[in-house]
Amino acid sequence: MVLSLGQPLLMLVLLEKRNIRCIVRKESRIVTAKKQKLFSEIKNNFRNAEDIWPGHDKQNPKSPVASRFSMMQKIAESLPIASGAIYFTYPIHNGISMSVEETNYDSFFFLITAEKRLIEEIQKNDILIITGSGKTTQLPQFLFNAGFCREGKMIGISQPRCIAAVTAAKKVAEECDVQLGQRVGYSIRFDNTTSSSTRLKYTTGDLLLREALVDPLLSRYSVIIVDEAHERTVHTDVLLALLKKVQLDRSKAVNGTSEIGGVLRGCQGRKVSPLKLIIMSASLDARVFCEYYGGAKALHVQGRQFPVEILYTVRPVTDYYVDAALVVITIFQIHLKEKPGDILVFLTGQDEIESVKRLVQERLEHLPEDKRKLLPLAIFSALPSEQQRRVFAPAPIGFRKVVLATNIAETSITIPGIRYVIDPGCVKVRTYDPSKGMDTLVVVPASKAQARQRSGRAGREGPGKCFRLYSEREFEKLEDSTKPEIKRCNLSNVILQLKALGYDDIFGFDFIDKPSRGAIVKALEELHLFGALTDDCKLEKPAGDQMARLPLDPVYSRALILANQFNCLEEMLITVAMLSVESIFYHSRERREEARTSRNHFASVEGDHLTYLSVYRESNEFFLEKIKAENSKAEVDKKIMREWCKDNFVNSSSLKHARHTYRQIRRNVEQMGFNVSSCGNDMLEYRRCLAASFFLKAAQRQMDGTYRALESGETVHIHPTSVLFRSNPECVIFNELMQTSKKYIKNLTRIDPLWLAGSSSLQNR
DNA sequence: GAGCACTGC
Repeated sequence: MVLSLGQPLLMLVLLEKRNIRCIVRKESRIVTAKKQKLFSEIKNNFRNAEDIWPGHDKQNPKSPVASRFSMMQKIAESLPIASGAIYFTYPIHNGISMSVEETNYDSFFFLITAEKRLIEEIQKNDILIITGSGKTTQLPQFLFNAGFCREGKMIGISQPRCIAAVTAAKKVAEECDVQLGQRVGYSIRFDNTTSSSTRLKYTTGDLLLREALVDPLLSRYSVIIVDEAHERTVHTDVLLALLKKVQLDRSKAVNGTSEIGGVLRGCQGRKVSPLKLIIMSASLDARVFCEYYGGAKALHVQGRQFPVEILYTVRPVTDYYVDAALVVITIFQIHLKEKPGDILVFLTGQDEIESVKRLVQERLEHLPEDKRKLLPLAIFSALPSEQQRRVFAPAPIGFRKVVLATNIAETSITIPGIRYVIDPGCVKVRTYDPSKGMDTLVVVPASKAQARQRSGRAGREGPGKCFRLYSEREFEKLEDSTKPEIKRCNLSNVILQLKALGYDDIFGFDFIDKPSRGAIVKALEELHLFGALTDDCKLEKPAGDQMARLPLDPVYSRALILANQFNCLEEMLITVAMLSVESIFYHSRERREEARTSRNHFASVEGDHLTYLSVYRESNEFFLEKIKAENSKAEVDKKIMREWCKDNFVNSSSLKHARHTYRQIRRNVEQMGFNVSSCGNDMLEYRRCLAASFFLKAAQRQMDGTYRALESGETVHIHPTSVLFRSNPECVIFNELMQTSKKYIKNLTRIDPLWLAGSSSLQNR
């Protein structure tokens, strides 16, 4: 019997003959469910692969079918799986240098793995570092199949971003053919799809940390996988340290050597078993993690990536700034000379994106009609989501897209169709100066790791090209990787979390990269002033605990506690919810004036906090009225909300996020036993409360019209986004001090300087 | 006279 069989399926059969387990991914266009069924029939019924390819003539090795067949066989035999290597291939022609034309595997990919060996390594080692990429969805399934979820235990997979947790969980549920929320689920801030039967749980690092506040031994998990550890976000760094300790405590508990109490409290009577820890990192260099975990074993996994040709400029770059002219020249060089495929350009911010976009449009007008088929699109996080969505749509037929993006396209989002990347080598980074209590936002050269990540974006769908707008020598001079976030941020939140987890000795805490002593001291001082820590730096009960449990910056948590005393908790909940989202008022440059007029409708002469309050309240009243009048359903509500936002130049996704936040923190404070009361129209009381809450961040007008920040003595300016920009109040409190082109204060409210003396005495208990 | 990289709870 002879069956008709495509080459990929034949390859699977050949590999299965070598006892290599093949996993066929469902989303492949070629491998339909029908073919999968066919494949399993073949596996079970045929001994010789030769029997299943029609036209195969064993006697005539020169026949085209025979030569292809023998090529396939050679490939199958040459994959180095017998040697014990763990091997992922995507798609197959990439791993084994065969041309696309020859194989027709373009949209087909599968995963070949020595699953058994991987599981063996995990059973042997309590900590395993896995480098490379492309295993976020597979590894948890292997672990499940190997019995790591027995006795109701879970496998936790931590991701740095919500979107990654959600997409991975959905994909795995589909691959396992289970409903999301059953065996596989995800849990993120405003969305939890897990149930009591969930065994593979995808979540974000910070949520897992919060779980440890309730269950310090994380006793529900048998394995925890920390994905994308190379990104070194604050949350992963803290999580990695915490897990190290949890693992030690759990093995002590198992061996009966642990002191009862301490970190063991709250393990909720569950039987404690050892914890397996898997750190996954895309960087080639696993040394940092191996050393941190006392010489842990590292395995490398081949990622699924097409080759990307890297091109450098010959011209030496004198300074690190983005040369817009050079960017535009490169865009047109690609557009006019290269094969079809969209272009992705990494720029540093909205301003730069808008000016490059304008330059591209101008230049297009000077080209002949048939060369004008280039579509410039912008994407950055503050851009409203309707406009963000445009970059994901394919370009009209015959057109080439050029996507002008910030770092958002480096990791957070993947744009389909990209074959060319332009990397000017710059990035805007935020760093915190603890001595001044000030953030700076400046453009600096990107790191090598970042440059590699960027170029990788050209090879997701086929071989690509990356144009680096600097020379190879300059690339060599770049830092290997970006400085871990924990070394350049305000630590008060991290330290409060650690204190709440029971770690009192912050200076002796086992960070992978230790923040500076000054940064730690500053955070401890702040927490002490906020009433979260006692004089000897222990967690203040109950305030410190309450603040640690609120999903807010400690300064905002403190504001809620004070507002409870000032009887304006309702107002402060709204304020804090609005302050925790970015860019409530976003507008394109073209409609700036219109938007400003609209904002004046909400603007309060007292400042930004009251302005936010009225935006929130007006939107709320509008929704309530509409919903009452139309008795509408949730779908309609969304539409009403979007329309209101559009009419009022408010960013609807920001407002939505603020509303979610409000509901969550309201629930939180109610659980803390607070009674949510409103000060009604007594805005004086509310402003006094703002002054008491943010007394550390006050600024006073000077003779020359500039302001002096009272804490650091810095000369500062009112940010143009503030409603107080054109007025010049004598004294204000603010929420943010940030240096860009100038030292700016943002989110301000006018106060009476006399209130400050009163507020600090409030703090001096 | 003039502006805000990106996440996360």
